[in-house]
Amino acid sequence: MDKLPTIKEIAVRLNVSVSTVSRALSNHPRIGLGTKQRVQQLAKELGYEPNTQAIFFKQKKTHVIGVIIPYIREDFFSQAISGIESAAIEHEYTILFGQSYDELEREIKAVSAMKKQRVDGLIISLSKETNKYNHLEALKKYDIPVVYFDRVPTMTDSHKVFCNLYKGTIELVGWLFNNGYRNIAFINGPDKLRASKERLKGYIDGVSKHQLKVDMQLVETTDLSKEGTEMAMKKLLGLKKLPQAIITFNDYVHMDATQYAARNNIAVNKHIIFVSFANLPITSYTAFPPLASIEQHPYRQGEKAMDILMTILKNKETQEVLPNTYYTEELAPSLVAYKQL
Amino acid sequence: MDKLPTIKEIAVRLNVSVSTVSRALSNHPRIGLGTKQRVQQLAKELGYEPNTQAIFFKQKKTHVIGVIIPYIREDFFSQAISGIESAAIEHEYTILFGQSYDELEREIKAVSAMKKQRVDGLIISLSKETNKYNHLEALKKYDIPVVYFDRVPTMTDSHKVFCNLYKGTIELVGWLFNNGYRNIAFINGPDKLRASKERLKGYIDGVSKHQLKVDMQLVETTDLSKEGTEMAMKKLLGLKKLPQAIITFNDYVHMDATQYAARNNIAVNKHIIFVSFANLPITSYTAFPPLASIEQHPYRQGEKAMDILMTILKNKETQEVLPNTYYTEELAPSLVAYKQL
DNA sequence: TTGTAGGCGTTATCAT
DNA sequence: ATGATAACGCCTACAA
Repeated sequence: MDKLPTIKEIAVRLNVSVSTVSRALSNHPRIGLGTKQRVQQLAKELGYEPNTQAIFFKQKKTHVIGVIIPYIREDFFSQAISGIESAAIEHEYTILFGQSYDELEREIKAVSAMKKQRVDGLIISLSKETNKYNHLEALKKYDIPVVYFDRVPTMTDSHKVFCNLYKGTIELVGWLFNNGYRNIAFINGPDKLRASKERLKGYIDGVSKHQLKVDMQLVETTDLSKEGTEMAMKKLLGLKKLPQAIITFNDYVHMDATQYAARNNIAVNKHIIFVSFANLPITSYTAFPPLASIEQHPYRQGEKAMDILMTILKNKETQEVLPNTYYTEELAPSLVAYKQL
Repeated sequence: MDKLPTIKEIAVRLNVSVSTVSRALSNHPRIGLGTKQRVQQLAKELGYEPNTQAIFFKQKKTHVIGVIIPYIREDFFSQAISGIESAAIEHEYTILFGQSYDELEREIKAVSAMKKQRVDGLIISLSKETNKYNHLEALKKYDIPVVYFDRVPTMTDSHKVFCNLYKGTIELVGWLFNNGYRNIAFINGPDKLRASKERLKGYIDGVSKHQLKVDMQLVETTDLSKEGTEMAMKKLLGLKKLPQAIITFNDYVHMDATQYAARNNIAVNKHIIFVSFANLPITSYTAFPPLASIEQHPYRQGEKAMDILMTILKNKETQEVLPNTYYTEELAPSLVAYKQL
């Protein structure tokens, strides 16, 4: 296993200086045609390839960006990372991968690892536990820009991409109303989640638009566990006036909810119809697919986040003093109706 | 944005040499207690952190390993990468991520990117198209070891981890026989796939064990598309003697097959029972879950692959001449029965 | 057109 | 106990 050829090696063999070799290889203008050819010739023979690590080290760049997400097993995030990857490849960037498993501690460790590796930038979707941002602020010292997506922080001085679920929920409610449904129930996620707050606000405003007052008896929450969802369903099914439609927090909740309903002799999607927020690719194969979904465009969120990051990095290169600009990209969610009602 | 403190900076401030600082920081034995403390004190004050990039560059190491998989959206692979990650973290390694999307060309590009980044090692599950290995052989020149998992190459001179589906299929067939099923059909994947060959051999040997001859009319293949699977099902359902059980290549095929069966008025899992090879996490939510599955342990495959890679890297460090050893880890698949029959 | 030298941040090998 | 220096691979002013 002999070591890899370096410009130095080539220089020695050709009795020229390393700088000559360097220049010949990079097609520097002022270089003798003869030497240039001899150098390039030998380089090819030896199978020379520049040591990018050395170059990056010198340039203080790595051409690597870090990506930290809660769970890669969630289809939403695997799509997002694919979007990031596709944009990254275009810019000749590679992705350093890390999961937080929705734990702050793991997130901190992942961020630290990225820092150690001196990534040129970081794209992250925050863990559910993340309530402070020291670990991310620390990156500023290293001049590592951070772009958040989907699970974005509350701070305004940050770059972010997300899907506005407030609007999405309003749209979903509107769609139900337009199709004649009135008594619309809602199983929301945990109160403290930003995603829950957005949806709730959307639900309330959406319903308010169409009827005088919102009946909060129709709003339940689940901790996202099967049991939590079943408890919510139990309450809803116990109401004097059964809901005509149920909006669930996401597809997982949807599945537990419909399963429970079916067990309790509800004709799912006939007696009560179910709609959801899309995060599962294969709902069409499930026993009770939702009749409509709000698509949150994870792939595009990923792409967009990477694009923003690249813009930031480009700005840095060109020394353009960034005037404390913070990029925010708000993607419009889109309603997908699986069936005409 | 002032630049980060370096040992040089500390040296200047303290009027000592860089080597002294370096030693003080690394707790070198022969160093004055006073200076050591002063150095460490100032380092803390300045928030000094060693530049790992510089260290890695010098050591010709990156503490990064590359991982290339076909599709992260497939649950199998997202589990595998999680296994790899967990083992990697223990060894203070980070993961450079890439997908091949089952295309050779993309795989080549991904490998090239990993090479450029000088990963310390590579873990890869091959694309379906991969029939030559130049791009991977090329890594030898860079002394980058490769460990394959799940989709492993035919060459014997390679490190690999996989699940022996030959045995798994035999087990599955045996389980069906033990439960009284005789007429067992099989919808296999594309012939050229190693995974298909293994399963087929297992099917044949499994059936042979229990009855005199194998009826090849019961064996169909699908290109894994919905249409392909439906064509296979059509043939099986058209047989004079309907099969009592159908083994499908994987959960996706299973879903298409059962959906088709249901549409054609077959009482799924009663009239004909269906079993499969597990690669979907949520089959329990599907309309027609398989009654049994062969679990292929993606997480453990990932962990194991990383373990092997670490062993190789450790060996390299200790200069132990590796005696052309190739690590092979064959995990036993396990049968999971979802229902007592 | 080409060579020399310095530097990126760190460690290791000599000296002192 | 500490300092000077070289080296990792490459690039780039500056010099010739």
